[in-house]
Amino acid sequence: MDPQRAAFVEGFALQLAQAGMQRMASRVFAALLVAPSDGLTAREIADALGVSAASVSTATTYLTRTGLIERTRVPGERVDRYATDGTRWVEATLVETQNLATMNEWLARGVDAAADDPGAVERLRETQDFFAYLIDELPRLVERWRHERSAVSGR
Amino acid sequence: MDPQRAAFVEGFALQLAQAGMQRMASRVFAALLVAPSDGLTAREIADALGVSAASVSTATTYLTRTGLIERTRVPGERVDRYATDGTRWVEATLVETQNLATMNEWLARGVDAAADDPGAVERLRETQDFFAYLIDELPRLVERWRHERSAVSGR
DNA sequence: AGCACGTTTCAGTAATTCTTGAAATACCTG
DNA sequence: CAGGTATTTCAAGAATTACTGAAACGTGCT
Repeated sequence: MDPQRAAFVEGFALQLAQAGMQRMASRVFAALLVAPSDGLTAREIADALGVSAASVSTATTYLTRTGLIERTRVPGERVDRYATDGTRWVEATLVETQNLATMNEWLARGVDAAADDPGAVERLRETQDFFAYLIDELPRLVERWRHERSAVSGR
Repeated sequence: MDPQRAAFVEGFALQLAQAGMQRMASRVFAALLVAPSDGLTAREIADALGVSAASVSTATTYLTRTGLIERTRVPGERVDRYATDGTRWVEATLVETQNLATMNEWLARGVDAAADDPGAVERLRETQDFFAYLIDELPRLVERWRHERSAVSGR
């Protein structure tokens, strides 16, 4: 991998890692972002990053599961290719509302736990309302982006 | 801390930790969510969670810096009180767009690095566009929530 | 100013998470 | 179906991160 690409991969991956993604997964994802559109094989990723095949396997499994990358195998080929496109990335953002929903379930329990404390109850309910709002609006926001984008690109 | 509150704190904190927040900070924040409105002292937090004062100090520093909690000291008091309210939480969400902006700077470098690859360039630009869209729209979304909320509560 | 109490810093330890080599498994080709 | 290659699993070591006790530092009261 050329130096410029490598610099991007490390920098972008660091950002992702700080945002909570596993480090290796971050690097693999970043590498795929600057890769040719037909993607990279596990071996190519391992070589580019200088890590083991095992690490790549773990990372690709995680990234595939969360929908950030896609695994494809051309029939009659012996290797998987991993790739990411803008759409996948966006869909993954959508999936995130599942986390918000889980949090809201916990907040409901918090309301019960703090039932004796009006101030706490109000605060928790406010937070619940905000999360509910996000769960509702975020998919809408993404949908709107898709719409605008398709209008521009004509796709 | 009563068992119900404790259960909430552990469960909610786990969610936050999985979303990328430091574990201790997550627990402290969760504890403050179900605390009385005037907040808790560092000692109270430490006792409630069964952790050291040092850990609480580190966590409160982090949470204060990121805007998720507020430190107050009543004049003539000798102790700080830490508290969180719905508004702070929302403002912290706004701040997050800083991370998106940083990512977009990296993506710009990625475009340069992959200039020889039309497919990669398109993919990176698409991601950039999406981030730019979010940077633009997220604050708007939060603003809209504030507006709706104030209309309902009359505050 | 001195005291008492609360908070922060720091360096060592503990715990967790990451990474890997090696073995096991799956899969395509001939 | 045998051979070869790619991928996954797993256990162990490495690296990172989290947590704490102790000491230093601040701050308000008397």
